[in-house]
Amino acid sequence: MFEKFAVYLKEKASLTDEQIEEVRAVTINKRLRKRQYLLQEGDVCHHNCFLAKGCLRLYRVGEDGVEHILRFAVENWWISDQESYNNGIPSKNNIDALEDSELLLIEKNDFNHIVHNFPNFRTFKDALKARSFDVSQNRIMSNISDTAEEKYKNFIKSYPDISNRVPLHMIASFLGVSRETLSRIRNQFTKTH
Amino acid sequence: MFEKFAVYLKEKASLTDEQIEEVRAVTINKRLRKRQYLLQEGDVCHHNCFLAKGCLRLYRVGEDGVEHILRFAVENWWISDQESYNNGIPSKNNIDALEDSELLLIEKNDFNHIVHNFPNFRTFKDALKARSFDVSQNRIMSNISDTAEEKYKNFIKSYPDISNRVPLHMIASFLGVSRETLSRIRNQFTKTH
DNA sequence: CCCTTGATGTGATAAATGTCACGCGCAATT
DNA sequence: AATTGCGCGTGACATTTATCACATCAAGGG
Repeated sequence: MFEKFAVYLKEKASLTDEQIEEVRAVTINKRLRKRQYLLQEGDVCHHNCFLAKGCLRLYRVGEDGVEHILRFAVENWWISDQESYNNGIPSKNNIDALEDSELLLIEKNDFNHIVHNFPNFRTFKDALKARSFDVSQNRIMSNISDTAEEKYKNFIKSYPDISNRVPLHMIASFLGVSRETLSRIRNQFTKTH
Repeated sequence: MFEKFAVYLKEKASLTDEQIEEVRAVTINKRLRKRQYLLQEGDVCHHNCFLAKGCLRLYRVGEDGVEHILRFAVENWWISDQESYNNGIPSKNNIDALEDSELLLIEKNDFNHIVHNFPNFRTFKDALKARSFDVSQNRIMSNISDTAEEKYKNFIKSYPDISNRVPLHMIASFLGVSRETLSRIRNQFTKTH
């Protein structure tokens, strides 16, 4: 289970074999079954989580009880609740598994230690964060300027792997439109194209 | 003009007087008149810009010619086009002044130099980035889950300083609703409260 | 001091989207 | 084999929001 992570660290973050062994020493293996929580609202997020296999979602439950999905995660993605993790405060969000999943967790102190000691990992991590910020900005732009159809097209173009893996109503939740509307959009869309 | 920046660096980023002098040596003063561009679509963003005075907006022009405001900036905020800056690619966005403004620019190489040599500044910068990421995430959540009225209330609560400083139609653009709708929402809102 | 420009408000109407209700089909469970 | 839950589609209708058109008002430039 650690193997996938090792490959990732070597190829993406350019870690040496020795560094990878150090990472291994502080890595926690975790399996999640479908529907199982990784993090629940109110918990403090203490780990950086690397997803070796499976699919997760991070979502918030509104006051009306409706779930709003902030993001998905699939193989080779990291996931955590940044706001909770960084500030040590209770999370407003939930993370749970959409499929049986395999994760590798690194506790905050251990993670800081790695970042501090491995400049190459730090550089990699910073680049990742920067990219994920860019993604956020582009998503906001899409949110405020695109029609529902454009948002959907955008999504399946950007995340083809995710879009045929998670149920449509969750994509609707992610995009901020009702499942009915998205269903209609998609059908009209496939009819005419 | 540099003085405000010096105070900021001392108080917020805990820089020493010597460090501040080093920053001063690489800082470029820039004044913008209302409506003047700091960055234009297609340009590459080469600077980190600290806003000592005034108000700016970062926006993108859609294919239909409509302007969509991604963010505002006021005193003591940083602004740049991250995606362009980090990747050295032409910007998709424009930045211009909503008021006569005073800026302090630091060129990318100089900025990296500072980050590299001043660990306290690096820590500060990382914390800033982390917070701005959190803000983005919360904004996305608002985008996909709030009604237009909630978005507006949210905005004036989060940015009271901005909301009585920029024209309403720009707030509408920022929120992703038409100016007419926002005008109506605000009037109903003030009537009943 | 006039004239333009920009910002806002508002009515009328169209378009988009949400909500509610229901049915169908599939897959997992028992 | 029957049952249950889930995902999806779809019709009918309500609500929200956008669009278009026009009026008003204030600020600023010539």
